Amino acid sequence: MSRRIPESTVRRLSHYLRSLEDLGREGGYTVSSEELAERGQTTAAQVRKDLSHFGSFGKRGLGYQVDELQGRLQHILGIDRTWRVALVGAGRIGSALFAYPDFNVRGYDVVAVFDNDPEKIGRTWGEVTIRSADELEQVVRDTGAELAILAVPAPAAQELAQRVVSAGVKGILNFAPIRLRVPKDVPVEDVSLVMELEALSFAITQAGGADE
Amino acid sequence: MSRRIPESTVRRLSHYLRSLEDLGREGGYTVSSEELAERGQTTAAQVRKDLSHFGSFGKRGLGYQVDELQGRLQHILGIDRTWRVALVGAGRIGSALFAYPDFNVRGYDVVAVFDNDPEKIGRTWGEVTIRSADELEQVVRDTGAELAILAVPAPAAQELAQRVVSAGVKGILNFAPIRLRVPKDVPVEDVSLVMELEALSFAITQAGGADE
DNA sequence: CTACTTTTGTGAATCTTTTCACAAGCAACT
DNA sequence: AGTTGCTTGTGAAAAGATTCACAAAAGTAG
Repeated sequence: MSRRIPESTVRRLSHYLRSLEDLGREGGYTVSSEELAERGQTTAAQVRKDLSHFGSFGKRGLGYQVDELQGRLQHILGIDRTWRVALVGAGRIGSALFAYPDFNVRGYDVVAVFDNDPEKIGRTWGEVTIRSADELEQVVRDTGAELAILAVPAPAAQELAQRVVSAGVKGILNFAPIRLRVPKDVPVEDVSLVMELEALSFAITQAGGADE
Repeated sequence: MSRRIPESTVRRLSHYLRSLEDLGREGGYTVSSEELAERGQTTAAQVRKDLSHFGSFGKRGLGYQVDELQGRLQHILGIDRTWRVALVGAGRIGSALFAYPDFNVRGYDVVAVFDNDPEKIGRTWGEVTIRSADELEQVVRDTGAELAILAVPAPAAQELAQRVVSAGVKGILNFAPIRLRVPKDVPVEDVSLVMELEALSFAITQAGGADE
């Protein structure tokens, strides 16, 4: 039951949750830290340590009850509710995200979409109409969006980040390849494809001979 | 000049590289660890330690020469060359990736695209024709693809991962929300949007009151 | 009720990463 | 050439994360 939680622990919690969903579908009723570890590519001790940050959810000798632990993890991760999301940028990435199936399934509800292309403004995606970025503050406030997904080119990202934050957004998922400057109580998660690819090519290059 | 490089260091190297590109455009000739740190959201000591794993590239009293360090980092990350990429899955995510501008710019060359939808097979994207997943091994070998991007639904991902690896792919960028099982000399980078969103909602929930 | 099996929860030990702090190197100026 | 100002490169210290190892619970069987 500690204070500051490592980022790596949080990511593993997401993983455990995914494994628990699978186990539930397979009809499992209880699960041991050992099995959770195997599915999550980690160790049993790590699983127990991760969970112990938040309380003790298991029964000695038995393991964890699948559906109960699933509920606990959802609560811990803050996804036992719906999050209203503003999608900023209706380009390729924006539209791919909007259509991403896992997305709506898990309590993330896109309540607003913005773009600055006059061609796109006014079109509707599902229930949502694409609005001009000029109306951003207004619409974010009206819809009560709490999260923003920034899927815009790098030069526009910083300004838009500031604006969504000032309109009340509490966290940002950022696809632009820059480090956003926002108040430090506003968490930002970066998704950088280029960075992932570079990590890959580094790993491959390292593996095959020091300097080829 | 050490042995095993932390994953976090590699990600920061990507960041430094991005900052150096910006600096180059701004006409900077040299840069200090201090400035690189500021742009990369880290500390000067961290920058120097990161670089010191690979050699010593700076001049005391002066800093680093922008274009030289840029070249060194590109070499270290293994991106001073072109990587041939097979894109597996021509759905929403696949097509968004294919069109991603930063992507071709930086030495990643999509040499093959696969899908199993008969509607899509035979169409061409730019120079590349979408091929059936049945032809995967053949085409991967012929094109000499070294990296694969898996942008397919979870149930198909494991099998396709095995197949691209057996066809000679050396690393995988995986968008499917499962942990792929591949030989341990084949690096896999996972991009999980759901996990990123969960990390966000966790951070927000934590910040605002322990248990609301 | 006791012995036995299983598996958790957790302090202590180990390993990893980051931060500190400073000698050593380089350029500029006198 | 000597002095000054700046910034790197790096051991050593501190902080952080993971692994170990085992006592404490819980169920089961005799």
